[in-house]
Amino acid sequence: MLKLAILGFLHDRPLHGYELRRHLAALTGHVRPISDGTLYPAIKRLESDGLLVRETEPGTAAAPRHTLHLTEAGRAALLDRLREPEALDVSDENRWFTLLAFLRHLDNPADQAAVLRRRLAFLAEPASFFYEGERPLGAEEFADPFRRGLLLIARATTEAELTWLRETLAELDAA
Amino acid sequence: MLKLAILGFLHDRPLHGYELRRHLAALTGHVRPISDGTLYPAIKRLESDGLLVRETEPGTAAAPRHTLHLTEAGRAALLDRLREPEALDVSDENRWFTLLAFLRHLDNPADQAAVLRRRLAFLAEPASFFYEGERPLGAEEFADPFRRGLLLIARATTEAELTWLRETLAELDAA
DNA sequence: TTGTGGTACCTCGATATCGAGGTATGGTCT
DNA sequence: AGACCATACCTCGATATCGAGGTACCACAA
Repeated sequence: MLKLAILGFLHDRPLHGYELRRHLAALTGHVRPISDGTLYPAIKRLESDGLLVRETEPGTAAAPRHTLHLTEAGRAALLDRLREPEALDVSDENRWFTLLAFLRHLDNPADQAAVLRRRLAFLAEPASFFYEGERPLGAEEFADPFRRGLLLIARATTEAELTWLRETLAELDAA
Repeated sequence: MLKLAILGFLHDRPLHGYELRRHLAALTGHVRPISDGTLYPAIKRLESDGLLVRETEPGTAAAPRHTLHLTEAGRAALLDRLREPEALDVSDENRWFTLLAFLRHLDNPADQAAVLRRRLAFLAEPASFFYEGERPLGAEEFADPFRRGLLLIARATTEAELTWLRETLAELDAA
């Protein structure tokens, strides 16, 4: 989710649009750069919602350079979204991974752990992934090698995330 | 991509909208069911593009039941999309995984292998994933445990896919 | 000097999707 | 008989995003 990412980056420090664009691209390993037609309208919406303000840099004679600052409302909105449960059990991976990228902004480790626990509950829920009724689907069951591949990749991803979640929760709880 | 999935399912056999909806939900392990407001307009667009035709079932006295059939143009469009390179190096994972789910419809193993090879080239390309300039990012480099987790999960997914791609390509080439 | 490429910002139209609402029918359980 | 649920289809308004286009300015190279 773009707005969440924008708020997340501006929480660290003020940026202007172009820098924001580069940060956003780096978030996906430069695989999914965000388009201008997406970024600038999003900034405007956040601005008109009062979540950020822009300061035009006076010194620069060139094209106007707007430095974007998070407002207090913006900071609060970010923390709300990070804690908000709706985005978690949601299967929209992009939304969840974006949230994870900025989870550090929740300064309370217990809040962070609560978020991870909800995600863990969602992923570990047996009914959620590739079940045919009560029965889990085995990769063998797909005659089609491509469907089998899809299942194998999905499983590997889920396993990797579960492992990481359990380790990280153990560390958070120990701290 | 929804349209690709609709064409893919109808390639197997005619279905009506409701069945299609269940098939589409099953494709994501019932994690991301498609909404009616997405499905029915998509069907209409495909119909007006001449890619499918609907036959109203005469026997059913109840609500009109439309059986959707792929036309020849629809079949051709599906095969085109499956071969189309633009969707491959694209980093939109959903698009790629949807394509994979229906790759079996390309009846020529050499065509299938060509698609997998393009994907392999994209994934293996060193500049594509989580590089900071020339230097690959190590998980250790992230002080933030959540960003580290993100990288670990992304890597695990990529590794799983690469392994599967190489194995499957070997099998396809052997056949 | 002319071009190329990077910085920086913006708009427009098109498409995709969602969510919530609505309209039916038919079966099952109580 | 009434409640409830599954089947089956549809519309509407809102939002998100894309891609292509445009406007500047500046620096460096050919």
